[in-house]
Amino acid sequence: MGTKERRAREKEQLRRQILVAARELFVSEGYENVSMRKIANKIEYSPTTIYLYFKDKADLLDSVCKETLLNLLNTLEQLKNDKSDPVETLRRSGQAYVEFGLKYPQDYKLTFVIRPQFQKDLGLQEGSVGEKVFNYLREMVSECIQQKRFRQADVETTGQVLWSAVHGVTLLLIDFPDFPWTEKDKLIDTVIHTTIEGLKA
Amino acid sequence: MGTKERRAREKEQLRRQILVAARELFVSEGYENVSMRKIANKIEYSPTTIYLYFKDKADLLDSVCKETLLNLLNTLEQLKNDKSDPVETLRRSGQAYVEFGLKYPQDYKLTFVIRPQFQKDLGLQEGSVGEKVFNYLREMVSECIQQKRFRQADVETTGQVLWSAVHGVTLLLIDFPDFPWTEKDKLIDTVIHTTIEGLKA
DNA sequence: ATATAATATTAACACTGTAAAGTTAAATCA
DNA sequence: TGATTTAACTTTACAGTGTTAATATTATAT
Repeated sequence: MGTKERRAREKEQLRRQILVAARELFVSEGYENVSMRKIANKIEYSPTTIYLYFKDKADLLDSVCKETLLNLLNTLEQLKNDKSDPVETLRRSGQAYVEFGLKYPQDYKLTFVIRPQFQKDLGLQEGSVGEKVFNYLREMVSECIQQKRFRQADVETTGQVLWSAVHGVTLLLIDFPDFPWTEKDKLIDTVIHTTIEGLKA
Repeated sequence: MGTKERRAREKEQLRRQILVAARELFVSEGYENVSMRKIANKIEYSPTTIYLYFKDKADLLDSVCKETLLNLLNTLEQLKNDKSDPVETLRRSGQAYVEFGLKYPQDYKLTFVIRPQFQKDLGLQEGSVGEKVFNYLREMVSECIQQKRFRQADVETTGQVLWSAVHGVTLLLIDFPDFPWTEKDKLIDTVIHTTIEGLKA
């Protein structure tokens, strides 16, 4: 009696369809400019059908962002295997983080700027993907401090300093594309290099 | 015949009244949760009256943000007079910048994150208040480099690194209020201190 | 007092997110 | 098989949004 399984599969399929349509529209037109009716139109269902799969518009945004965070986590995890030089690994992780943000600028903003605006409590609590991303950072930083490559300071603060730096440069490059920035890669390098040097001193 | 002047004064007065009401609501309830009707209610005028003074809601926002930038510039300019130690002045400027962002989080986000998304080059073009703010940063940084307190690097890149750091920590603190941050002031201090140390090395 | 100009309001339009009720088709049970 | 329950989806409706056009009100100038 595989009918139940088939139904479940079909349900999951429509859920994905909604998610894909929502991401496409959010990214291309911006979250606030996308209505439930627009999404419904795209998948050729009635607007309220979406509410059978997602609690509300914010929940839809949440699910889209969760996917984005998973992608970011995967990108970072690949660098983790390199056990040689923790500082170098951290540097490369920082670069990967910024690169990711610039590769999917709309996704990045959706996840780290727009989403928190619409669901204040969600995003980094226990067990979430967001927390896993930050845990990755914790591990890297911890290694650097333990090996005395960084000045002795608490892991939390040190991690947060690094996050501030990469988050800042990522958003500035995304949001002010016409500003006379120093050549992009050089700026990213310098931001990360400067922060790391500051953490050694 | 001072009637014309009086009328102009009265008109300006209502304009200011709208602006003040809008800012209060934007700050306390968030931009997208404030309707024109709400603002109108607060000043006890009909909603459409606002349109006699501002083109649309975005324009209202624009004006609020411009004021905010002017305030930021004033706040910073006051620190400029202290000619003693350029690095210390820069440090205090950074603190003032972040503090300012946290004091008016909605305005900060609107000015530096939301607005550029819809009007790509807004805020930093020639002659704008935004440009003046960045020029302030240029001067501070230039002084530090000339006095050899920072490593010899070009002023632009150095300024952009500093901006990235303060921008990053400001937005993270605004957007993830529930994240287990290190004590706020300590984090801000450490971010700025670390970046400055990194610029010396 | 009347004409003119400035200012404010009312009514309306085309949207929005979403709750409740209604419909239809499929799955289960007799 | 035929009746009934269940799941999936749609229709309708509501209270709200930004904004425009037409209208009314008020203050000024002639």
